[in-house]
Amino acid sequence: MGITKSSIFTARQNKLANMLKALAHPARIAIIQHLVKSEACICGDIVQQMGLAQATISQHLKELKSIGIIKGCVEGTSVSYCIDEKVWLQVKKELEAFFISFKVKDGCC
Amino acid sequence: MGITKSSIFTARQNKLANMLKALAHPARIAIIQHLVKSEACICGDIVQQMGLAQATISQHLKELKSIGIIKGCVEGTSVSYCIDEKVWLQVKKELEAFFISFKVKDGCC
DNA sequence: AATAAATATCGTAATATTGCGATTAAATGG
DNA sequence: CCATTTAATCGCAATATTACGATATTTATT
Repeated sequence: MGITKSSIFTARQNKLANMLKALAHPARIAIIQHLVKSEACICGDIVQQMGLAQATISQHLKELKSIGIIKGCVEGTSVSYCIDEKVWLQVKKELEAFFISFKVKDGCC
Repeated sequence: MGITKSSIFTARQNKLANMLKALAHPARIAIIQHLVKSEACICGDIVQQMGLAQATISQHLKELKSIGIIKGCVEGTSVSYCIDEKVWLQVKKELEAFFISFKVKDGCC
């Protein structure tokens, strides 16, 4: 079907999955890495740095914005993007909580 | 197109994106949470716990196995699944490295 | 107001994902 | 060997994602 049965999962599970999905593309990883390095940078710079069309980058930026991990503000005719520190820390915390949960066990094989 | 242009990204970026993608589904999050709680558990139990068909769960298990974060071994006519500790720690480490990279800055707005 | 520059959105094509019924494969028990 | 149980795989339908050209929108400049 291609449609995820969100209703049978907890809000937490859906939220975590959504966060991960927003990050789960090499272009979006690259965009974030770029924003992490620079204080802030305008959309056009990102388009130039990566070998993808402007429309494609714009779409990836939109997906990152959808979970709030980046934000953009208009600066003349350009848009300046940066990491949203608050959301960044939230995502980090959620993932830490997820990964901290596993205590080493005997396992199965 | 629906096809990711992996060739224009670094191996690291592609690898991280792949890891995240494998985890980026509520059913797969739920499966992992279940395996984290139990020492090991058989496929049938997972199917019962979740409201998804056996074929669907089997497919999700396959995707988790594809990044190695879980492993399964045959036990009679059943298959017992568990977290692969080594890969778990690797994934954890990769994500930590990614999230540690951001130092708080002025940002853009 | 008209033009230019930068970005967002639309529309579309190609491919991927999700989910499930049906079937197949593997292992055990009789 | 045959039946049973369990899980993997196949095939399909519905939907989602990725990518991009074309167009629209927004802001600044003249």
